Order: sequence, then C-alpha cells, then structure tokens
Amino acid sequence: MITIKDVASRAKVSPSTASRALRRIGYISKETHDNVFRAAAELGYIANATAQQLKSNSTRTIGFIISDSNNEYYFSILSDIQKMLNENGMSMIIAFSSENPVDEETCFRSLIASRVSTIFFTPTSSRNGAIVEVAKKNGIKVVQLFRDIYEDLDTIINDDESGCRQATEKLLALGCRRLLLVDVDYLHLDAASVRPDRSTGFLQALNGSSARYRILRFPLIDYDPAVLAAAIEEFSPDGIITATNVAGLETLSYLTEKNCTHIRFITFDDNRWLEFLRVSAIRQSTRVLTEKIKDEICIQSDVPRKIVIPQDLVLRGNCLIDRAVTPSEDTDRADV
Amino acid sequence: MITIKDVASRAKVSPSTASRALRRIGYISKETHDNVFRAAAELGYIANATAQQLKSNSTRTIGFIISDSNNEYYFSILSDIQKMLNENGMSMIIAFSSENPVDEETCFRSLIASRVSTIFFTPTSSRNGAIVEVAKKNGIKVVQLFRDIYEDLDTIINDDESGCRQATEKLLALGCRRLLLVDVDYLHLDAASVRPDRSTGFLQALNGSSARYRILRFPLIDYDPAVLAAAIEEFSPDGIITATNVAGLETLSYLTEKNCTHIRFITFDDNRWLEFLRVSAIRQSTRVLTEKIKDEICIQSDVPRKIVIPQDLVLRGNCLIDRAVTPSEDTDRADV
DNA sequence: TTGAAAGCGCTAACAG
DNA sequence: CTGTTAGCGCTTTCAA
Repeated sequence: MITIKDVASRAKVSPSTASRALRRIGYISKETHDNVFRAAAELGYIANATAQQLKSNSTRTIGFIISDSNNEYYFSILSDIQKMLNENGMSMIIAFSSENPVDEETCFRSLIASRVSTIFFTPTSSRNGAIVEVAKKNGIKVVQLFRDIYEDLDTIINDDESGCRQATEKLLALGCRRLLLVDVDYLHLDAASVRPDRSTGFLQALNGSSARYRILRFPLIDYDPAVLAAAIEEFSPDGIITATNVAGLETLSYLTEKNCTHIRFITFDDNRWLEFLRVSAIRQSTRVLTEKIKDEICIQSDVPRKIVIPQDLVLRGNCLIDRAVTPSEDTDRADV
Repeated sequence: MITIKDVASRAKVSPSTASRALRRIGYISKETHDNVFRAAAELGYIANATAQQLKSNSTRTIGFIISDSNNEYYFSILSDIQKMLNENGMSMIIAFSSENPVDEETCFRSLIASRVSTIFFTPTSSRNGAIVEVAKKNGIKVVQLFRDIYEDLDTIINDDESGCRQATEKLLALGCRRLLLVDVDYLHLDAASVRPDRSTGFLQALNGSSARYRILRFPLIDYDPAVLAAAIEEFSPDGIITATNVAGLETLSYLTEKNCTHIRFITFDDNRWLEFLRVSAIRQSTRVLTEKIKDEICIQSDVPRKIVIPQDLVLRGNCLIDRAVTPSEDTDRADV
C-alpha cells in the first residue's frame, strides 16, 4: 500500500503539501509540484478513495439493485448508465434482489454500509419500507425504478401503460378479435397495485371494442411454460402481447412450434434478436432513462418526483411472426 | 449519518463497547448487549463500511472490467458471479473499458483507488502493463479473463481453441468443403498473440483435410456488416463459424436474408435466442467460471495460475439454420 | 466487563 | 507557498 506519506517523504514535503499539489489546489511552487508528481509517478501512487470518502463523508458511487437477472433489459441499460457515471467521475455498485424482499433488504444493507450516494432499485414488494427509511436516515437518496410502489420515493418508470395501449390498438387495427395479454405475475407484489400497469392500457384500448380478451399473469422467474401454452390453447387468441422478453421468448417458442403463424404478436423489451426475428416490439429509451437517472443523482427536491419515460412501438412484418416461415422485407416504425 | 457514537451514547456505553457488542467480539454483559442492539435498531444504525475498510485496510469488494458491453456473454455471467460474492459477503464494482486501452487504464485507476481486493479484466491491449504493476504495488491482485495477454498474471480462459476445433471437425464430418471462420479482429491487440486462438483450433481440425478454408478477422465494435457479406459472397462457404454472439447475429441476418439455408453454421456464445432459433453454438460453463473466479479471490499463489475452462458444443438441426425456413424437431448435444 | 486513546489515509483550517 | 494539527467512523490495544 502506497500512501500520501510515502509520496510526501520522497518529495521531501509534508503530506498536506503533497495532497494539495496532486489535487492542484491552492498555491504550489513549480518545483514542489514537479517533485511531488515525480515521486507519485515513481511510486505508483493512487489516492485511497476509501480514506477520501471517510474524510469528505461522501462517495462518488451509486448503488443499483437489479430485481431480475434473467431479464436482458436490465443489463442492456447498464453500460449506458456506467458510461454516464464515468463521465462524471462516479462509479456503480450492482446488487441483485432476485425478485425477493429478503435479498432486497440484504442489498440495501450492503449498499447503505458502502454509503453510496443514491440507491436505484426495482421494488420487489411493498414491505421493505423500513430499510428504505434506514437508508434515508443515513443520508442516502432512494429512487425506485420501473415500478411505482412506495409513494414517497422519487420514481422513474417506463410508460408501459401507454405502450401496451398502443400495442393493443395496433393489433385491433390489424383486425385481431381475440387478444391475450401475458402480463407479469409478481411474486411478492399485488399486481393491481403496481404502476405502471400494462393491463390498464390493454383494457383502455379494448374499451368500446367488441373484441374478446384475456389477461394471463405469468411469473418472471420459476414459471411453467405449460401454463402459457394452456392459456393460448384454451383461449385461442389471434393476437398476443407479452410483458417481458422472457415471456416473449416462451410465447414465440410455442407459436413457432405449433406453427401458429397467423397469430399476431408484440412483445415488450425490444432487442437485436427480436429485430433479427422481425418481431414487433415495444422499445424503451435507454438514452432518456440514463438522462433521468443522472438528474436523480444530481438534483435534490423536497417533493417526490415521478418521471414517466415514453416508449416506441416498433412494428415489423405487420406483427406476424413470419420470420419463422419466410423472410419478408417491409419494416416500418411508429414513433410515440 | 448515524455513527457508532450515536448508538453508544444512546446505549450509555462507550463506542468501543458498542462496536464489540455489535460484532459479538469479546465479553459483553447480556444487559449491555441488549442495550446496544436496541439502540442500534432504534436509530437504524448500519456500520460505515468505508471506515471499517480504512481501519482494516481491506475491502470485501472486487473490481470487474468488462471490455465489450455489446457482448451479452459478459452480462450473462455477472449475476452468477454476484450471487457467489453475496454468499461470501462480498460485492463487486463494474467498469467498462470499451475495448480501448485508455479507458482500461481509467478503469484500473478507479478500481485501485477503491482498493478492491482483486481486479478481473479482459485485456484490450498488451501495453497496460504499467497500470497492472501499479495495482500490484497497491496490494491488489490482478486476474486476466478470456485473453491470456500478460504472462505473469493469473489467467482464466475459455477453451475457445478446442471449441473451435470441435466445431470445425463437426462441420467437416457433416460434409462441408469450404469453411469460413469469422474470428475476432482486436482493435489494439495483435490477433496472433492472443490466446486462446480460435483460428489455431480451426487450422488444427483442417489439417490433413482437403477442404478449403478462409479466416476473416471481424471487429467486435464499429464493424461494417458489408465486409462480412462481401467475404461470404466472395468465398461462398458451405460452413461458417463465428467467434462471437454479435458476429453470429450479423451472419445469421445475412444468411437468412439471402436465404442461404444450405450453409451450415455454428457460433460461439450460446444463449436462449440461439436455442430458440435452433442454431448450433458453443456454450461456455458459467458455473465453472464462477467457481474459478471464487478460487482466484480466495487463493494466493506465487506462480501465475493459468486456468482453462472446457466448453460444450451444442448441436441443433445438423448445424443448418432451418428455423428460418421451417421448424424441425431433432436436437442433440455433444458434451466435450 | 468496559473505557480511553491511538491510528487507518486523507484533507481542511489555521499558522507561519 | 508550506507545515502542523485535528478529525472523518471505526476498531484495537492497553488499562482499569
């Protein structure tokens, strides 16, 4: 371990002078400056951030709790966020709650112990209010992502409700008469209390239409694909919307296996594989999300801020999954 | 900020007693123990890890530098690693080098400043030896992942060479006579000096065969799909192996667009989308990787350890990309 | 069984 | 322009 004392003694100055020189603070003679920098370089000195943090009582680090490590979407946003943090001299600690309030609390404890400046988390239940309070007591800002569960917290969500409404409207416009929404079944959360709620958008779009519909609540993890298959077989929809990438993949698997190429399909969480497959999808804006996260880190406000990020519906092949049958060429895109 | 002093004064004991009580170290009377714990709970006290680290001069944190945030493979291993760390009371800081030595050095500096116990990184060039040395000087262990560039470092790699040899052998066995390997073109690294080297395995398998072959070096980022298309058109292979997920997707896009369903195809980095697409792929073992990473964190050795993780070749549909034409049923798998 | 004091590495305030 | 001193929150002697 190389400390500033080592640098100071090699440069024959006091530690505080060395510190000031290295951080270019205050007046330092050219000669001292050079000596200090030479000494630091020779020794390979890098300031101990731990000590700096203890002194300044502030870390340039945020905590990020991912609820579902199976969901590619979470990872896809990570590198943009990291890049933004880097540009602002910050770093990020990542933790995983595995959709489970107990692990979530553990994550909180560890991030609070690290005295991160802000904790971003996707709530897995509504009963971890206590640890959120502890975080606040310890001077940590807490922001909930993607699910608006705790009223008094700053919140960033994607506009899944509107996304789902648009998807539904599109399927109706394409002539679908029997729509199935594969929405999320939260393990520790009452779906009806979660905002945004895709089902709400779904029902809004269906309002006034004579189309039949059905909503299946499907778990994020440890799900049974047979349940999904049974629902499709029983209801025999002509249009399906899935709320996540994973449910989307399961649905696609079923549809292609059964060669159900007449069923129209839209899924949430666009990615490059869906693009390749020419599957229509709802695309979140990583750029806007990253911006909003940056705002949350920087801005302080007294009242909880509720931020809603609009989404794109990316239409491909008229929402038919015809890639499984034959390639086609047309692609268009509806900007929201 | 709630400190141990707050807890101590509320429990009417000294800070050192509170500290011992909370950590269950030494002799503490039942009464004191209860008082301290009650005070801590009431205040929502969580020990400041920053201060603990400064005192103990050791962090329970590792650093992880991801070289290519476009590569899903890196993310897919993250949650397993995180889970393992959690079970051992550790955490992880993630950084991104973007396949670029300058960013890589920045990542190193930041992780060294945080005094992580170990830095895992995928080298982007061979000329960052200096900062690696600085890390070591500061008591940090450095492990290179997936590319064996620095001789004197502990190393964990996937056995891409063997994986590529097997893939090649399989394609030859299936009757391919013109094989194209889309290998990686490293921006800041001489491909010939990178181990493992897929091309080596490729050539070994071809040795003695009369099949024609060609190797294309394709960049990981900022690549031009047209180059790939041109190579395929010019050489007109009947079998293709791609070294990464991203190159695989580009190749698949081209092949399906041109309806080249007679070309056999195997790609590195298996995932659920490839499984759905019934594309044959080489699958790395996340479980073994996580184990080895754990070993690296725990074990100290004097000589550099070089660890090679075997891979699976997962065969689907005889390496034909027939999902683009019609679903088929047979799947088998060759364990290595 | 508990408390007082020192110190981890760094920096801010103050003195020179 | 530079050095001395104190202290961030915690733990660890060493005494009591």
